[in-house]
Amino acid sequence: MSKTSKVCQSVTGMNDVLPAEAPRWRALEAAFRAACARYGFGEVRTPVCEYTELFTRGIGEETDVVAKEMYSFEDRGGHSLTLRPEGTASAVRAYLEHTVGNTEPVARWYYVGPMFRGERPAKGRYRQFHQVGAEVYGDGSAAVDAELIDLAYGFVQSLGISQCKVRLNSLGSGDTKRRYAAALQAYYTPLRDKLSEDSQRRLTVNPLRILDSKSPEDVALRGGAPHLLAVLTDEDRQHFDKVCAILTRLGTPFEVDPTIIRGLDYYSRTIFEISETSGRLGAQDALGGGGRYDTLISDLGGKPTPAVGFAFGIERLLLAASDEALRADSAPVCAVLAVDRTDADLVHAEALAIAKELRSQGLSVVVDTRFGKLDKQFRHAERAGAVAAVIVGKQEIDEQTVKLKDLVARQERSVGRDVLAENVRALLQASRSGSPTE
RNA sequence: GUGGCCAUAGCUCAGUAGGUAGAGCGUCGGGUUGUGGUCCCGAAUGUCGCGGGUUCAAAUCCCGUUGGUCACCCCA
Repeated sequence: MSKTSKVCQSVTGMNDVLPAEAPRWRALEAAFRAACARYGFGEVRTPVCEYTELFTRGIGEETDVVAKEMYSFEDRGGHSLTLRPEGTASAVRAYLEHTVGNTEPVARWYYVGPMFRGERPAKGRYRQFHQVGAEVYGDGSAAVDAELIDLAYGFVQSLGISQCKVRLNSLGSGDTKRRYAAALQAYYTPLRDKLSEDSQRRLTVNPLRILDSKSPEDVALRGGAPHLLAVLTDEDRQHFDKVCAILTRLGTPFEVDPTIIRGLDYYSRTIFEISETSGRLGAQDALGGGGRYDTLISDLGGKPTPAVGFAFGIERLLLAASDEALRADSAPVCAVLAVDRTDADLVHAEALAIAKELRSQGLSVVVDTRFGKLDKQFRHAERAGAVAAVIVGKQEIDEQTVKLKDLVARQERSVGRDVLAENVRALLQASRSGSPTE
């Protein structure tokens, strides 16, 4: 595709999903919706952009997401809008705007949709990417944390992603994070020169990040660093222990990892990540993650309401998921072919009329409206996945019949027009139940 | 945002002592009379990502740019 302009070029990092790939997306989204439904969640749909302030206040001005990755612009009224970089802030905004807390003590919501971050694209990382996520408002219990993680893990399993692990940590509540950051600074400051360049910067900006650095020099120093779990309050500790205990009872595998931090400021207490461990996602092996954010709702002006949620990247799940798990069980297809050696226009119209008639019965019907030679029409039918073909020509029209061919058994018989639909339906159903391996 | 690698038909790629392009798959047509997965024959499609430079001559060398990719950063 040659081009001197960008007219026919999608925006960097924003991709098309063509019909060949779309079924996998639909299957994944359907799996997520089904999982959420089983856990009592309802869908929330919010706009793709919000007033910028929602994100700067909600996610945190200092986070990378807000500081350098947002797609912001001015609308005609001079307001600063931002394409949502994640789903939680929008969902919380909707929750508050519609005062859901006043009528539902606990709200369980899920969402599916595009998010936008201006990062450098790579495999599994795009500027428009898509997430599925779930949130629970109004329940601060360890039980809901565990249930949510269980939902997330079960969903990943249902996609046939066997090589993955759940890592769990607690950020504590109140000023635990700040106290811990101070403790880390106290530990690392004397060692500053031994830290990686990035971590020397992190030391002042976000010391917790030093913990999940991949630089060898940082990894070497990590051993002596104070442990986050060690500085938790008794209550936070109990909450965390309870989450672990319930997960164990549910049989949801996890490992406690004191180094996971999460990139958004609003998290407190339970946080978790689910990553793919086969290595085929490269550096983008984080499939999803989430945690508790008990102060976000009050930070945004609501009354204090505990909340917890998670999100997964659809593109990454798609990379990791097995084809079997995402196979869409599409309806069997019937093709209508026209023998048009004589009275072509009449026969073509009749073929379409037959197709319409079958479609009105709820059947999936394809017609190669180019109406080439019969063998071409057969090839077209085959490629469309048709298991049955209706063949009509001048002779059949005159006789008020049609040829009905079983494309699998390669057998054909003459069928009266008045009983065509039921015969086609029977043939399609037989093909579905008769081929368990495909 | 930083660094490395890559960029040839719809797809996968071949084409390096620089001389204006090929294969497989796919697509389309044909193998005469109304029947498909094999086989045979034939055809179309690329300003070799884009722009500039070196050269008599560049897909092939140099620079820039755009896009992709890998690592980092960060995250989903």
